[in-house]
Amino acid sequence: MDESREGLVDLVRSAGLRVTAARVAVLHVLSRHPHADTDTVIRHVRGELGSVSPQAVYNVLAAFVEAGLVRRIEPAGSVALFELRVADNHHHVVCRRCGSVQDVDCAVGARPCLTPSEAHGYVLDEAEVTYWGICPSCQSRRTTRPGALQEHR
Amino acid sequence: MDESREGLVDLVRSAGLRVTAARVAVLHVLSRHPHADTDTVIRHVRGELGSVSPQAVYNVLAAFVEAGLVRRIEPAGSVALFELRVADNHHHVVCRRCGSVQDVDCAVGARPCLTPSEAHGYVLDEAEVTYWGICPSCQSRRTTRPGALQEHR
DNA sequence: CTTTTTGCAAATGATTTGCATTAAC
DNA sequence: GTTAATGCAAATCATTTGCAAAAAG
Repeated sequence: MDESREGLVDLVRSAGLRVTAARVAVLHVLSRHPHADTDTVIRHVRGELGSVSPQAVYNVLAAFVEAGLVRRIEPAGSVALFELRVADNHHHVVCRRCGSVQDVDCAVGARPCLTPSEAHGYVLDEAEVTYWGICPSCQSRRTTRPGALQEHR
Repeated sequence: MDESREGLVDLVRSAGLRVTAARVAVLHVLSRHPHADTDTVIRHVRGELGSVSPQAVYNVLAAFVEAGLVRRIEPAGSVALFELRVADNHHHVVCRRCGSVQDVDCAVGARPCLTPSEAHGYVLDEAEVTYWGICPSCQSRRTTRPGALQEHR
């Protein structure tokens, strides 16, 4: 998962985007943090580059999403999470308590992998599946832990 | 779908909640607007009651969601949509352009209706499926219509 | 009467917008 | 040199919070 710098640079370039330090750093962060929210990305990019404005990160993420390099999901309500879009369309398991997210491979290869009984005339291109439940840590903990989101900061 | 006032009153009471004009009105609105966002609910409740504070509606919706009377979904990103929770676990088709939402019956009766190949130790209780595509209206329209959300206001 | 809801106002927090400066190509 | 990206500040927008007044049981 931890791609080389060069690979990341090529990835940016191949998307038709200019190569900037911020963009490479964001990709690098995402390659190591599967489901990072914006704040996580900002903090880690700062760790790599010294400083970045939140807006730069928002711009970068928006550009990546538009370019199809990154996928934006928001299972746990308010916060948006970002993941490097791998070709396979995988799904997610989300914890109702702490909001942690894990990938789940999709058994079906096709895209969309499921088709509804009645599509109401919509032309579909994707079936997004979110499995809701309680993660192992929260099972052993009885109370809700208020501010515990994402991949174990 | 358009339930009687009495039925709505009973519904509120059966959830162990006090019966207030705002609550009945919200249920009434939801029974006629399958996937209303908060703003839509507020506007329609105002139409019925003359005036309501946004906070009252937020309170009512939160109470209903907690009581299991109403389900909150947020497929199109930022705005939360509310629907009367029918016992069946149905899914949704969402338009990428205008954000319109339609219900899709779930073929499988069980809940969760799908099980992932690998649950990572999570104890699952629900599989939420969102089908993404382009709705009939947006198919015939070529450009994106910027502020056109939900059920055709 | 006691407890829950409402209403009003202010606060929060993620995300967006505008614009001058700087870096890519 | 052009064009696109960054940084900084201010703006937006849905939602939350706090607290007094009003309503439900």
